[in-house]
Amino acid sequence: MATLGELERSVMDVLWDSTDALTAGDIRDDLAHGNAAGVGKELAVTTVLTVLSRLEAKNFVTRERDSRPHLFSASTSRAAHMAELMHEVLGAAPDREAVLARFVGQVSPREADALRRILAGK
Amino acid sequence: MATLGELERSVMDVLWDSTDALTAGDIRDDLAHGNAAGVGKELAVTTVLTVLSRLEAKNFVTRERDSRPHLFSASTSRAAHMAELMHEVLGAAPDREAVLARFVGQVSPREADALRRILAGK
DNA sequence: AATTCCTTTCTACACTATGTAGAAGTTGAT
DNA sequence: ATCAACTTCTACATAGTGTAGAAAGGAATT
Repeated sequence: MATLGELERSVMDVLWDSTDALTAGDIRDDLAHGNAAGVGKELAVTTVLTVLSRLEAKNFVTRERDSRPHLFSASTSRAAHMAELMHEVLGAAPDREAVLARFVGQVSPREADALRRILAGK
Repeated sequence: MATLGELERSVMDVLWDSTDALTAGDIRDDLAHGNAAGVGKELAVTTVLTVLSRLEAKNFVTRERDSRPHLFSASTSRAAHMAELMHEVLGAAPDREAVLARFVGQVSPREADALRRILAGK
């Protein structure tokens, strides 16, 4: 999968944190004033649109062209994306089980429990 | 953690696949003829040395300066590195458990068993 | 129909990381 | 002191990303 730059990532965060589709302007404002990671970025709308186009090309974002200010939304949930990234890392290892062992070894007890629960219902 | 380019990654693979420390020349040869991922790369030794320096700066590689052709080895095991990468991804998510759920959901039955085993002995 | 305003697309440039390697410098051996 | 091997320095090309103005498109309004 393609990797994301910092601004691209911030934009995705805004989209992931929003239930509904957003315009470039909405995103611009969120990046400027929103509580999220993009704290304090004063960007031109064209900048946001450029980034959105790139994200669209990378299939991270879906664009509704029929709405007049185009509406953008994440094509995948954050959780799905993150999980895929993790699988990508894992897939690059010849010794997958060793990696899993290390990975689980460093997980907090709370999360170890979560994992057990998840694995039980499967 | 810093991210690795393709050649950097190939060099790390050579080091990870080797039990003992290697010289730049060794690595160069492995990349050229070795079975690993670097298939068929005909590189100048200086190129390999540059990459090794960069990897050293990123703390991926340890250099023994007292040996005359310097000896290089991976500072971390591949499994540890991969596990750390996975934790890094996970750490960037606000909804960690959701990510874990997705992740485990896409794991093969064989690996699910491995996970259960690992979690049991913990 | 022409104008205007909003929106999108095109074009452009700077900066960084990475791949790549020759030139220059260093050092141990003869 | 010289030579050969090795390392470090310097340099350039390419690609990805951040950034945004200029140009173009389209819809409402006069």
